[in-house]
Amino acid sequence: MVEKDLEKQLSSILKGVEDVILLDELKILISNSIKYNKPLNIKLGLDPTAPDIHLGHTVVLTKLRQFQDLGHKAILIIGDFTARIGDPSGRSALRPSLSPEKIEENAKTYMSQAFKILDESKTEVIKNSTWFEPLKFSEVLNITSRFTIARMLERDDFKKRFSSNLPITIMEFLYPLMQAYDSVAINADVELGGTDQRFNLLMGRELQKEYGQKPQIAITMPILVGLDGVQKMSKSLGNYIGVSENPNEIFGKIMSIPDNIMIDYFNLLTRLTKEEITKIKNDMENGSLNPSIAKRKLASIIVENLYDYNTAKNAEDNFNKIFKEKSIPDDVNEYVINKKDYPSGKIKIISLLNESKLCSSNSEAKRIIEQGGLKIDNNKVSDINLELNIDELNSKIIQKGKRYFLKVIVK
RNA sequence: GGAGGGGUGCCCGAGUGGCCAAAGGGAGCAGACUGUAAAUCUGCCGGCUCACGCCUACAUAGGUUCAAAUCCUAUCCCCUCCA
Repeated sequence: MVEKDLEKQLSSILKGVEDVILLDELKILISNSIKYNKPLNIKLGLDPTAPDIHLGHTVVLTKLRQFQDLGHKAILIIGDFTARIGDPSGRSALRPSLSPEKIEENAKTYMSQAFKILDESKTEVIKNSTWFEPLKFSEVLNITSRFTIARMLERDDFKKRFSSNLPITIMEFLYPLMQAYDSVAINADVELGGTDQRFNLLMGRELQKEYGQKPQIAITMPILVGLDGVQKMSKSLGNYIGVSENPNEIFGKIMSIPDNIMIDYFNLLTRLTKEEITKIKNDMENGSLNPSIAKRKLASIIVENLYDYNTAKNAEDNFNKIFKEKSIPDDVNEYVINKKDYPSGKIKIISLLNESKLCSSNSEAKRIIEQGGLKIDNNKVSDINLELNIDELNSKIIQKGKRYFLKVIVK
């Protein structure tokens, strides 16, 4: 069933978006869809060029999920064929080509991670090799004859590369057309993408017109800022949260984002309504809502989206244990000591830290102790030369700083 | 094919013969504070050592020198300009 209330639909759809081309067309499309109770085809293309996705990728997935919740039809296109070319968007150089095997492998993990966000039962998944593999060269020529080099060079990244004499392969030129052809193949009503996809999405509109279809609405989503609060979230910058990371990690990482990007995260990563988010924002500004409470809520929602309610609850408890109550979490990593390796029956605290990998060197271990960052069963250790009796060590909790715990097991 | 510029610690980046384990920034770690692993402030931040100190390190391999990240030679890699 398609959601009947136009305003409600629009409010949900427009939340957090960067741009809609064209908004008026979208309104008409939705009204008609409500009128005839006919769901819209919402397209999202993913190229499985890497094995994992992070929260940045989930922005568009979350938007797609919103469409699903409104009763529309999500069509996920696996760009297994296009991945062989590699999207040149935003690139300053040629991408390395991927082997079909690698693409296949990536596609698997990609999908399982994407379905943490999407409703799998309501998602249609199609590989674009389905139509590209059998496509005749004559048809390719037909498509390419409709677009000019000048048109392609309007794209900023191509223009830059061209004017600075960097190579652009003809194959790369073809990429936007292929993505556009995907839209034709499934007769997309709406296509989602990041702002960097703008050109490609617009090509979709043009090609659809050429094929006598109604041009799709292009909805672009902002690029998610990473954990540093400054640069975009990306794996290579190390400021990301992977979708399949451990829930406690995810919760903690969200808690570590700067306060000023919280609202962006609410907008882009949760399905709260605009009104709910505005309320959070206002309440924080007028002081009636403690930002740490809001951030906890954000962290919970994100973990819950990726896992489930109980997991989110546990992650929050774990966080509270460590930071609010300053006590020890439930699941602490264990380190096993074999008694027979220490004939003297004693072990130096420095060695223990180093050997258990809690510290990466003796020097670091010393530093930690000197700086007052080491506790054993909650008692601060200040003596660098401390020696411990192995016998007394069993099930003691070694704590480095606030966040790192280790339970010693003597065997 | 020709001309030139460059490769420095986890990352960016200064350093052009000794005062360099190498400025500065970022990341990371610890402490204080707090509303959180936010923000802010302080300290640490190659390894070994209680420590004097020693070892390893400035693309790689050699060489000059009492002494090199800094000079020379060769090699590899990157970049810019010209054809």
